[in-house]
Amino acid sequence: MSGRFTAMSAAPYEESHLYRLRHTAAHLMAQAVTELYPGAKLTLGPPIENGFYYDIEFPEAIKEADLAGIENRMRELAKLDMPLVRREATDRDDARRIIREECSLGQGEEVISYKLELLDAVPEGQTISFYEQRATDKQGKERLFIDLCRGPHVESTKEVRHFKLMSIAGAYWRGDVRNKMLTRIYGTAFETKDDLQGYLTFLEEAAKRDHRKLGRELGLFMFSPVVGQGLPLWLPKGTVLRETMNQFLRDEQVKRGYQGVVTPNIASIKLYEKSGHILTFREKLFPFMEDPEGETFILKPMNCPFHIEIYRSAMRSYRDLPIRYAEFGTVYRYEQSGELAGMLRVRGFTQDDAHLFVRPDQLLDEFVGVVDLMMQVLKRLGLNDYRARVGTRDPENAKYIGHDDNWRLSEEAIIEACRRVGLDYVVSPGDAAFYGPKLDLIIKDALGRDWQMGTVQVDYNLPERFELEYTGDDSKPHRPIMIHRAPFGSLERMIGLLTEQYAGAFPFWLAPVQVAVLPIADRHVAYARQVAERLQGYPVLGLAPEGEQVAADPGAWTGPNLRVSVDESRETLGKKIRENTKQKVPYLLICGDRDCEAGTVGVRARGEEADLGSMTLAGFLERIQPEL
RNA sequence: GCCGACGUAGCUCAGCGGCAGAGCAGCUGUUUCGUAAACAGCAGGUCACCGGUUCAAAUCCGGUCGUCGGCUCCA
Repeated sequence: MSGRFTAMSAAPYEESHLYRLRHTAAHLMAQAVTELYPGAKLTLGPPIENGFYYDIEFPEAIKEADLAGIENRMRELAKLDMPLVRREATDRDDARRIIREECSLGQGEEVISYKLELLDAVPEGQTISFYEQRATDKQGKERLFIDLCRGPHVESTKEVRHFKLMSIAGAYWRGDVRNKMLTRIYGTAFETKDDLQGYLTFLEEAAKRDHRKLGRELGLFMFSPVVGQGLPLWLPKGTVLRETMNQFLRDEQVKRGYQGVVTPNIASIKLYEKSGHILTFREKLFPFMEDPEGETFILKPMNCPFHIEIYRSAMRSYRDLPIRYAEFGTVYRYEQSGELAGMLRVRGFTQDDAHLFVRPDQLLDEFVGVVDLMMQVLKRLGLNDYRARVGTRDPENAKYIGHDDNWRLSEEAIIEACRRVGLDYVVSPGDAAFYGPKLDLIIKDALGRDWQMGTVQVDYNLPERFELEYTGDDSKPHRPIMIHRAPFGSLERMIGLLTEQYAGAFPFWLAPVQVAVLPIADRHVAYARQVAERLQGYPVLGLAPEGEQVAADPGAWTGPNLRVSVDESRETLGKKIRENTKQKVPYLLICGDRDCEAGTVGVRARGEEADLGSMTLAGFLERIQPEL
């Protein structure tokens, strides 16, 4: 989606002219900053997906209002038409000299301290290059900027015309919290005015699809400061969405041999000491609770240890495996306040979790089954725009536990499973969990940000820690392998994302209200109710405004069980259409005099801003058959 | 948590040292209407909270809480 605003050609973005342009824009911004804020220390300033940034340590904190001044100076500098000249250092000492003497721009040793550090990080044998831009302005003053940089850049600063500085953020030097926080300035640049305007318009449009805005407008979910940060409240319509999705998945899982289990929301700390989460997950745990008798409990951050205890509750034979325990389990994780993001990042969420206990010889088949289920879920949700990432072990890193043979077996199983099911994936070394490789599904939100959704993980660690066993055909104990999996990932994140993907216009099977029946005048309410009752298969509650309860048609209660509302507000038809359209109801059925007489409804479908004419209910049901 | 921005009626926003405002939503009444907003009236506020400056604070300053964009981390 964001690709629309990056490389349009077949060449990768990193090799495009646009990428170079943004890189040059970053240099131009750095030059403006060194002129306006003497003593500012430059660090890194790369192009990124939709623009560029530069991380800078300012002598004094700057504010967003200061961006206009920097932007103006950039425009002034750009017009000087400075060519970007590449220079290569002869060796490391030469590079050091250039940084000290030239990059410092006479502002002292201090301002180039980060650059010297970056120089040290350049791998041995790699050419060390600089990019220089200089010009003499109308007042005869020399304007110069030179930066340690791999390049490449565009020809001249003059090409940097259509740009905008977007925002300020803090960013740790080298991405490490223990380091000093720098000021990051984000900007964007494009080749044409239209492209820049297009991007800004895209951002405005994205804001309209924001799930937080739509969640409120459509009555799906909310947050309350009194309840607490990151703790969502599901409104009736959002709950319909959630339960509909759960039901779909539950049905699929039953067919695939899963068994439902239910476990509590808190557990003794002992459980998590045993699982090891108390150590590895410590900073994500809410504070512990102590009961009056001195026992310590924690709010559950994961479901796995509970399912493991269920596994351990009986002797297991190799004939019992695989065992698949599924639970829509709500977990609580303490996320730092600054990283909460609507429904996409919350502190209490429900995973569509399951744990499979399998024999080594079953690993591949079970994996294929799980990946197949995930594909089916994606298809049903209508999600086509996703990426699958296989996280494997980084051989360089020592944090991974377990035997090499196990890693090889499970990494191969994941990849083979993707192949068999036809799921396109990319392998990402170093993205495995410390206890095993995994497959993640990644989806973009309205703003083009990546979110990890569904996940499958192989785990050799927990069976080890809990000493899980089954008796093999050799009568000896064997250790099962665990597969953790959650096709949605979490209901909160998935529904947040779906809301943005569909801009609130959910597919028919998910729509909280599928059909709205709109009586034109009070005298049509009774008929409208009859229509609703036939579609939903049970009586509408309450009395019609005429004061008479519609006689229930006993034959009617076998309807297609649609979710139907009757708009009995005392408003004009136009108003009712407007309101129900804004609520993104898939079908509106209008009932007036003509319909009451002929036994028809006037049909209006979402997305088609027109009257589709009148039809009988049977005709309507036939029409929507493909969507059921 | 850290950096930056923002908190005015249920929602969207105006007001930015001198009487707290509009539209929508809500309530009441009238209207009973055929494809995206009927008409009229009423009600609705600790201007997020706490403190300070000032004759006077929604407005300026400080702190707290919350939200948003980033960093770090993850479903």
